[in-house]
Amino acid sequence: MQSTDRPQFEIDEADIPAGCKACGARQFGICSALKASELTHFSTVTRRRKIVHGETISFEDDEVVDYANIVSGAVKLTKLLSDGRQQIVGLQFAPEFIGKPFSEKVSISVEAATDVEICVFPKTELENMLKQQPDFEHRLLEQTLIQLDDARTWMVTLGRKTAQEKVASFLLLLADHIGKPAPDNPTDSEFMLPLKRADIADFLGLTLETVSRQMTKLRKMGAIDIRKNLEVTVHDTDRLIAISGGD
Amino acid sequence: MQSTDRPQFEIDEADIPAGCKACGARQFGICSALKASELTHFSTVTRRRKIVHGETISFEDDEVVDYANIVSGAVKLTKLLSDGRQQIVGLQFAPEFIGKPFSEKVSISVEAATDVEICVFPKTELENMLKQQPDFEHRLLEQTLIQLDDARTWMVTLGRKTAQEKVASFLLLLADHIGKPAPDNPTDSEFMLPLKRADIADFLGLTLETVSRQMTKLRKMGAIDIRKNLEVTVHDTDRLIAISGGD
DNA sequence: CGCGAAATTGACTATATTCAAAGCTAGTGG
DNA sequence: CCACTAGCTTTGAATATAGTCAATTTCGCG
Repeated sequence: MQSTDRPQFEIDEADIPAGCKACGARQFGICSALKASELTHFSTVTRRRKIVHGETISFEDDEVVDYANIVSGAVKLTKLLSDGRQQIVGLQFAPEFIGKPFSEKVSISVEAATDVEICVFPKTELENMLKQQPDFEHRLLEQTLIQLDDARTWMVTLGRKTAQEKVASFLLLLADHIGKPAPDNPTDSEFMLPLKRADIADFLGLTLETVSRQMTKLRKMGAIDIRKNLEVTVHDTDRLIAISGGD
Repeated sequence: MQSTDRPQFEIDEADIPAGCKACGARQFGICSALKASELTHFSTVTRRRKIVHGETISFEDDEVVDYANIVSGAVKLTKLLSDGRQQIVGLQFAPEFIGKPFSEKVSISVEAATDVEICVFPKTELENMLKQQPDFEHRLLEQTLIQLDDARTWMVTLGRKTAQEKVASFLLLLADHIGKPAPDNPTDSEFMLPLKRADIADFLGLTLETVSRQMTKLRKMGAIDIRKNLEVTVHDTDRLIAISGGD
């Protein structure tokens, strides 16, 4: 975006650990609360991990041993009913934080929806950092409040919207997080679906057949286009918002 | 519960502000993070407010001016769709915290489900306290994490459970929060419904007729008893858990 | 007792699910 | 390069679950 190579934060930039330089969490995630020196310390206890699409990062009721920031990709948070019914309770993208601090057990499975890169740090390290750095805890509280808001917004979708509205809401959510302007028509938004139909169904509280039917309907209405089952173009965002029932 | 009058916290108890003495928030809410002296200061800027059943405490998209702890009663958090469809996204009981720190606008309406008493404090006071007292912020983070967990648990109910399971889950939630052992049969749990059928429907993502039918069914199955439309007795909690689809 | 609000019950309908079959798509090996 | 396969997706027909509309009953309260 800038024509010069001048760094944006001239004072700090040189001291930023190499691994953190390109990491979104440093600018927008919880690490933004850390000073260069703290970040340097922190970076000695973190490690990068690549996770392929479909792999589970942590299981429901596993013991909590680690936390992580998402560096790239998307993860899905799922909850299970005892008879196997499943609900995806959240999608998270870079540079969001994964993990539930201060609890012994997690009640959620975290699975890589796309190929994912995460920056992992041990439970004790994070908890120390939280104790020593009120700013850090503050940043985490802010992120948690956003997640709470997202969860409650999605509850309206789950409880009160029709299948058509749910699918439209889902596509808008993705356009918002990972959509890019289409090269040929910049008012269109393009993205790759990070979830297959069955997962979309688990996110929307529908069956995969219903999701498929509604996608087809939206396509025939001209609101969207889908190629190769997962390349989506949103032609008319306002129209899709109207279809989604708003919020 | 205790036969002697000896206070539980001998050192502090004498210094606790009178209004805080019987308040659940002091023991279990965010105020538990405050020392006696801090509590004394804090209590000078708080005020008690009684709100009758049905009254709205703050409207969706109102500006945030206050926060509060619930001293007694239950409040419902609701979200609206533009065409009027409504979803209750949370029920809160004493001594929980109400309000969304650090944001200019709230995206939720807060309404008294029963007659409610709250302890109100100005936005700036709370935010100062949070800055000065990391423990206080920590306690708020913990409560927020619990609310996030509750919200996600409820998402499973909304997205994946049948009407019957939803109603059973709702009754179990209430038994858990406000249920008391029945005088005649202590294995039974009794409580008053804080919501009318239309509200229960908005909480469960159903219509009021469906809620009514499922209540009748549960009554005929012998799992519960309802008198005067709002006095509920749960006869067999395990049975109700089985019906609820577990979690 | 009588009124208004809320809850129940009934009959019918709509929406999404279920079960089943056929069509794509991407990847593999001949 | 094409055929073959495995996994997903789409489509169709029949069904079930919850929603809608309407009538009746119960409850709370003056």
